[in-house]
Amino acid sequence: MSASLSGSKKTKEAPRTRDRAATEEKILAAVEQILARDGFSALGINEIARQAGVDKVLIYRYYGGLPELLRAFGERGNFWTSIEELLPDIAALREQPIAELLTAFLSRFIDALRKRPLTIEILAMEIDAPNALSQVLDEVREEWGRQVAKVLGGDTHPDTVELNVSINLIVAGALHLMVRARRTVAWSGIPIQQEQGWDAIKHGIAWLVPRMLSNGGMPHGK
Amino acid sequence: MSASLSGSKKTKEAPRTRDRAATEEKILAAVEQILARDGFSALGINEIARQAGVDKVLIYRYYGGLPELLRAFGERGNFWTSIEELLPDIAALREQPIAELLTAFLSRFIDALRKRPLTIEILAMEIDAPNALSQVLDEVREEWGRQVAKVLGGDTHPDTVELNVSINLIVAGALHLMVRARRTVAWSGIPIQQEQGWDAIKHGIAWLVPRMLSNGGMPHGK
DNA sequence: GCGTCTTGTCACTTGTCGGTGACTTTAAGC
DNA sequence: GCTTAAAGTCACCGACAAGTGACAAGACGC
Repeated sequence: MSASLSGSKKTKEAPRTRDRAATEEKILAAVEQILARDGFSALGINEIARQAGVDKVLIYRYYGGLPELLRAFGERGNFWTSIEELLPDIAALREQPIAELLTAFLSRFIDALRKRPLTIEILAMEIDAPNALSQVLDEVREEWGRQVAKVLGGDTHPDTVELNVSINLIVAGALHLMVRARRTVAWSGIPIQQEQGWDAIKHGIAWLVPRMLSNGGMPHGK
Repeated sequence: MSASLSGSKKTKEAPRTRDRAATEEKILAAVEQILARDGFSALGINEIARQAGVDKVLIYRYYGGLPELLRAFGERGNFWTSIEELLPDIAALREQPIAELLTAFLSRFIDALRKRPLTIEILAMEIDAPNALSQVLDEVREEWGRQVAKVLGGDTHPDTVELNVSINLIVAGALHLMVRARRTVAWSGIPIQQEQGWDAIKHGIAWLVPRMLSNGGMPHGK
């Protein structure tokens, strides 16, 4: 079926059989599918070639090897959530107490991440085997963290250092539960694979944040 | 080839002492060494036999396979921290505000876990590949969680549900940072491989806990 | 038409893994 | 002594992994 080109001198149509760009796309798509379906441990050259329906030698030719392929995959990006995506209504929220803003932010952050199983997978892989892909995510997240600090800390809160650590601890905890939820049904009684469990977590955060931001019960001046 | 000649079967000069108990111990020790040195991904039958200086067929004979070996290893126990170990002075602490008790508990919990790299390794392995070993740890931890709730929640706090979720979130966050610290130097600017970073985290917790336990700034009731 | 580079196919080497059959050597019971 | 069963050794298997060399065939410039 060698696509006998009947009068196709200028060949505008996409070449079917021989098309490097399409092959590269198939390879990248295979990476995504394998990661989503079986996780990082299943991500090898052979498996990628198999999934993409492509000879593995092409992976070496086009990318050099797995690390470079992962980097290329990582640069397709969109693995994290932008601040704007999380807080489109930031102007309105600024009218409210800061606790409202932070609560909304954390709650939406959880929802957004949980809709990105691929990101959670990368996060999990980073725990055991940091690689080119997780490094890309790492850089994005660091920059994100800086922006978050700026947006939320804009109104110079008195205890910025401790508050910052506390927020980071909560974020880390949420990420931990998301990562664990891939394989484990519950955490200390919280059903982290079910919507109900995450509602409880978000509810807990909504309870915690205002207390965290208040100076309740503390002697003044720290 | 195949020199079936019985000429000189001398090759091995050391007629290994024959001692099953000692061999089993060597195998279990090898598991521990590999886990501590290279992590779970390096833990295979061949590698264990190599590290133990023992033929792998003995692993199959004595344990049946890797899962059973892991279970046997897990039952050597001591992977978690008892409440008593964390709070030997609980009686004295009970005289203090509850915030003191909880702060001390979390802080010591972090210190205790960080001194158990093997436990952190098991925790990490559980994220990607729950197995017989992580299951043992899981059971211990669930029971531990129940005891903690009893000790800390003994004085019926008004907001037990949300408080419980919040504490769990903090614990999960701390565990996440410990697990990440095996391979990553920092988290959002916190140097989690250095004592200084963990001091900051504990300091943050000491700041957060009293606020969490107060009703600061909140309308009463809800 | 011709040659040439690129895309794609195939077969192969090398290494490691989990797992097993069959052997030899030791120690203990008689 | 002899028998026997356990402890330990050796060699092998099949599966699968990463990586490579050789080659067929489409696409393109001329």
